Amino acid sequence: MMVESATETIRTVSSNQNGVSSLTSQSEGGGREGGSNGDANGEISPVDLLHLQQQQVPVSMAMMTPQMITPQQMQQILSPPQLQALLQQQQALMLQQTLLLNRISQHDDQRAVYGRTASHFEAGKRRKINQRHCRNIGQSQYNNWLQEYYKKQQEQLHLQLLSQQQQAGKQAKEQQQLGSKQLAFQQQLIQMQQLQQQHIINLQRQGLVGIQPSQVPIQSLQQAMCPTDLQQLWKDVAGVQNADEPIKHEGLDLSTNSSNTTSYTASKVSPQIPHHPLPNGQNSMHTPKRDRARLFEWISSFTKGESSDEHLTPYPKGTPLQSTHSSHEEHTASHPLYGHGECKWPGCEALCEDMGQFIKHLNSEHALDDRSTAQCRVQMQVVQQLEIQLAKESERLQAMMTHLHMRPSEPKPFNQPLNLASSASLLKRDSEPFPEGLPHPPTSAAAPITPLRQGPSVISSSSLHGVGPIRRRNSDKYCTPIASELAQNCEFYKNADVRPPFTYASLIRHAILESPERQLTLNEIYNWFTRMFAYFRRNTATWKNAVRHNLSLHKCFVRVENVKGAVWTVDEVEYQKRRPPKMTGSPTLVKNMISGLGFGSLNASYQAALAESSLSLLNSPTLINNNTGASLNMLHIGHDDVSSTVEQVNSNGSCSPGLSPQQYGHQIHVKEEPAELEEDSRPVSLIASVTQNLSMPSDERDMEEELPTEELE
DNA sequence: GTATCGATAAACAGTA
DNA sequence: CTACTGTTTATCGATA
Repeated sequence: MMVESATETIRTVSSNQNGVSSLTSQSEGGGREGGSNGDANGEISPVDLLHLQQQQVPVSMAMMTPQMITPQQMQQILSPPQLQALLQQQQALMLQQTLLLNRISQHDDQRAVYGRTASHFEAGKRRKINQRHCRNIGQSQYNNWLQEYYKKQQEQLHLQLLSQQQQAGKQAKEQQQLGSKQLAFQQQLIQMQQLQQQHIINLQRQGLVGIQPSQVPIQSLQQAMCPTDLQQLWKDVAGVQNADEPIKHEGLDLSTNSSNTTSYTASKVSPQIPHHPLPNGQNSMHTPKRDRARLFEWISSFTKGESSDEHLTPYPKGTPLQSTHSSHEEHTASHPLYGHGECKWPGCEALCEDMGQFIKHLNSEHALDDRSTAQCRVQMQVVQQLEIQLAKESERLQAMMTHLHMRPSEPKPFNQPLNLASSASLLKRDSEPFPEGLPHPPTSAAAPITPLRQGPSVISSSSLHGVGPIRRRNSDKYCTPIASELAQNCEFYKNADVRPPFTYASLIRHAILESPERQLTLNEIYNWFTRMFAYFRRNTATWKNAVRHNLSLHKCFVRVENVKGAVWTVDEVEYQKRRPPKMTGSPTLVKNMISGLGFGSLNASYQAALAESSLSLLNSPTLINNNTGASLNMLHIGHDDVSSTVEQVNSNGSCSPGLSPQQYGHQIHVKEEPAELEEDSRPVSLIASVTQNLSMPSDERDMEEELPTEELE
């Protein structure tokens, strides 16, 4: 009954929307009589459907199962917290479905070919139905209803597909068209699968996360972790599934179902989830223990029957468990699974007085057994889903930023797909000729774990300040390594009309050093600016003037007469000398500067990596040149770019284009910057003290620098 | 209050 | 003559 109504709703709306199409006429010819026989070709008149549409309540009531109970009954059954939680969960579910269906509606162009489904109307209808339905029935009943609804709808679609196939056999001339219809229906089947799966995943996650309490419909959960062959699954409606089916298929689905639909939907529900259920999460406190215990009891119930479960999960079996297990043995003061005197193992919340007791509890209660394995798998699924969600949210954020900041009239010749931001950044980081990207902000520390990045770190840190004139010196205030910043937020700056929080000099230098030849013409610098920053695609006169001004003013930019014209190069030493903080000999100042430059916030791994890179640089004989020591000298005085040290060393020591400007040798004009640093005021770092022994003495370098460079010609 | 820095504007010269 | 490139000066606001 309810499925029929829903199907009829879909069809009616479909016909209303798309008007007359060949398919519609076919189906209408098959069963215009009404909703009573709305199976394969069942069709009701638009008038009837309009009637149904206008009468939401009857429809929703009609779609209720016989298990329908009144709100009063619900209140009697459920406690107020449970009711509230149920309401939240239902809202999350509705939001999820709404958004998913909205997304499905984006395929209208495809559906328009066969003009049948019109899922966005269906979405609206179902949304209303769900809303009303959720007010009246309990969670488990609602889920049962939803299961039934999905099942019936799926059957409807299959029947329609079959009927179309039959029709296709009769009407050979429409074979091609029907093929597309079949494809479309299959697509809708997949969407249904995704919808249902997402629903269940959400339920599962909620059960784990503990936002929502009770009534986690284990049976529906089990059912709805639907395999790819939903048709078969839905045939045994309430039957007990094969024990390992749910996880297996869930794993498969999750591994393969990186499609936008699933993750998109998952992301939409995320606001309902305060935190992802990572081990150190605090959100489990909202979950009644017994409910999660039920869930995990169920999980363990089907995992116990498994003899070998490697095939059940796309993950390497041992890795997460072993890592988790090894973490048990970390008798450290803090444990990710221990907090606030509670065991943070999902579904546990056992009270532990101290770490020792917790460790004991961990080893006894959460040892490597089937139950823990299953829980860990579920957790992995949750994490993976969240990662997908994170990717989608990041993508959406980028799209939003692009939309808000990009001028539609402006050409976006370099507008790349937004979802490439993270991968592009990573690739860029990997492929950078110099390790500029080494200093990652803490947000990117998880990059090895997940290839997905959060949105531009600038949004939360420096970039918002960058909106507007570059009045700030990112050296002292922002401490943002331009290279890593650009590497990470490359796409963001390309698309968002946000002023980068870097000085012109920094940008120019970066542009030049980024070029393969370490030299750029003025026009190429212009192009780099416009290519890399949407902000510099307007007010060209202003910023171009500023670029020229900076090129001329700063001594670090050296103009070299080339065969094909004049190019600009970077004298890294001069660049580093440009703004020397007066911090010589003051440990406090040095410390502050280091921390201000971002070293203070670096994690140990990054510091180790940095140290390693520095050591490797020191050990590299090609890097021992006159610039190495000086540049390493600047480890503490690099103003806007922590990585500039390493970067510069590598740039000068890597290949022939890294020649110092003097070696270009045509017409090099030495500039005299007004605020020239006294040579003896240059701070000497520990590393520099080492490198100075290996490289040309800084005094010699300085003396050479003071010589007229034209003599080198 | 002062010095410094960076951005911006503008004048000017040279060149294609 | 125009546009572009490059240099220089001046001013302003922010910051230390």
